[in-house]
Amino acid sequence: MPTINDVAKAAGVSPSTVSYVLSGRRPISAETRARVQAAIAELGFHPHAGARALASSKTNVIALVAPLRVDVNVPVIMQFATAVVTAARSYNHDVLLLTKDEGTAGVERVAHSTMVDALILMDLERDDLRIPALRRLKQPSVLIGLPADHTGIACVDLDFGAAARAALTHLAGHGHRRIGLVGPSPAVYKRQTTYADRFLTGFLEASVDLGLQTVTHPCEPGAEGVRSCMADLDAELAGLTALVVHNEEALRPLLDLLHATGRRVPEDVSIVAICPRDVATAMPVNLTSIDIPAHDVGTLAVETVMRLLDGRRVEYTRLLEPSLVERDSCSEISASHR
Amino acid sequence: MPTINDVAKAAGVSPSTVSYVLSGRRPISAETRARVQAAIAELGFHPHAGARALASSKTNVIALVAPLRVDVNVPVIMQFATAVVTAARSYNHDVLLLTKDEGTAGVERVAHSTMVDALILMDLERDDLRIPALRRLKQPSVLIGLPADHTGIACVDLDFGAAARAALTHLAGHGHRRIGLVGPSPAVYKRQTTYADRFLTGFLEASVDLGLQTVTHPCEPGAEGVRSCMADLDAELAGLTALVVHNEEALRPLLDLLHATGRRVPEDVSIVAICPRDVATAMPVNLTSIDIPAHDVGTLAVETVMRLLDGRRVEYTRLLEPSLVERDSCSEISASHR
DNA sequence: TTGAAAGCGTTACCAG
DNA sequence: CTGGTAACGCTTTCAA
Repeated sequence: MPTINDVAKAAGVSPSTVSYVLSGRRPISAETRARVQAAIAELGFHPHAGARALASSKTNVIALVAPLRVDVNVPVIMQFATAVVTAARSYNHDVLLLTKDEGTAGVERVAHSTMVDALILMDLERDDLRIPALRRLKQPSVLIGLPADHTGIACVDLDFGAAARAALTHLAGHGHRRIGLVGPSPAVYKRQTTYADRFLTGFLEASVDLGLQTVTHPCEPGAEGVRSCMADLDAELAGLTALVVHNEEALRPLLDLLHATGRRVPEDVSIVAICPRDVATAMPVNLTSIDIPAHDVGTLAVETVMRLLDGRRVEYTRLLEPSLVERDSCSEISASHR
Repeated sequence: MPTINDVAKAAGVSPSTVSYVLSGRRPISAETRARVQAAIAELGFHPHAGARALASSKTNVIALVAPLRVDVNVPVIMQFATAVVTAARSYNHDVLLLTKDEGTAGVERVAHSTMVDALILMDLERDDLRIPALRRLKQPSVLIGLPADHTGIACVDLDFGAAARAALTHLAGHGHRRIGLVGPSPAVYKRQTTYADRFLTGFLEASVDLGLQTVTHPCEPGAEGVRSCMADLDAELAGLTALVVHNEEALRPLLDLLHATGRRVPEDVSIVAICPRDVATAMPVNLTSIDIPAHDVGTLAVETVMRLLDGRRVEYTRLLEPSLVERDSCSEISASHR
């Protein structure tokens, strides 16, 4: 493999000139630049990433810490990852993929060994143990999520509180007064994953503000989980006319259950789902939904990283406005249900 | 950040000794080792990855090139990625995540700039343009898939041909003689994704060998795609009693369709699915299935990479035996259908 | 069993 | 506008 010195010799210039042609960090005469670029092309020169990192203290790599369990939410995670990688590439950066399983040790390892310039973490918990560790790193971090104390660390996410409110407002606008929340799985609540908490809080607050009767319940995965969740909701609040579903996995079995028990959507039960757009439209009933804008959030996370690396100012809490798209799963409440 | 020299001073040894303590590449007296390790711990020393890469020509990073479209197969891809990252970590390597979208340029970029020691690629096409490029790299590659000409490049995958044969053999053993294949989407065939071709070829060959009447059809995503696929299958071969489904997305809508049209599973139609285990068991009917062993394949790919990096011999084509798990979607054909 | 020192390939500072 | 040359932090050969 040719080195920068080989290129310099071939072009009849000094290595530093080659470096400056590459980086554009100082003016180079058109003629010299041309000679250098010709030499680079001819020799097939590619700068050595390690040498660069050593000399410049920049790796042009960012870490992405993802929850790689074969758990819930797989498509959403994939969308985040895709957005992050794509956006990173547009800034000439690459992405090192870590699993959340490695915990604090993982982020410290890659940061301390100077493998990355910055970190993006997803699936944060309320009191995430990694946060104090992140504060000690010399590299900046951006979180996808909003843990309790994130002082000094940039956070990006959908505004799940506002999303819950938007869902209830929409249903209330259609006359619904008795509404159930099919929540994420108990495991998600147990981990205190921040989006679940924020959604629930927003849901409860909006219930009060809008004068609604609501009931909430987590929902185990699988048909059986959905059945028991619905049984609980029905038992705790008779005459439910609408459901808010914050659980991607549950959507399909829920629709099956409603169908099997003769409750039509939207005639008997209206539904607002919180899920990616394509999930909402892949159901037997086209679901009115609030999108989880994984692409936007991922892209924004990368943009925030880049600002941080450039030493520019960033907003430390950036919550994206939810947007509800009306489809076919909500109807005006019928007179008989009032 | 402390350097190896700081550690050396603190421990009263030379930098090379510290290096050897770290790498274990030469014997060190217990006493010296202890002093060095104490110094490392006290100073919180972590070797600089770039410096290491520069001096040793090893990055301890492998590239994973994944199809990050928000396309089909999302869960399977996720399982591969998880397995690869986990296995790589167990060999003290990290994973750089690339998208297939970058194509040849992407693999060349990371390889030429010495960001990685090896590459793992998934979602290979029959005549994949990247293969000639891979051959020119100094880093070894391992493919998850089996393109037409992979001379000199290690490939790992499920034996999809054998999987097709196993599915048909199972059904034939239950007396079925008229069998349809619900294939992947036309897009997958168009890309000539290797697993689709291999499955189809195996299916056709086994049909002949077993004396079966079969008919095959790709299947567009969505309920409509499934409907039209089934219509075609039924039209081309009357009296189908069994289906082989090589299309994860189609499973759910297919079961819905069969239910809606009054064809019971397995009483009227038997089904063998090719999909991850958890997908098979998440359906309304527990499906008899042939697992896509993403975890095993991903792990094996990493093991192969490590052997290659160690200069050990590897098998250049490693196709994992399919294993069919019997569940509730296949029955002996009833007399009326014979 | 240990040390000394020559690289590894860039960058960026100091000169001119 | 360009060149020379210390770093950057580690590994590894050569010597002892």
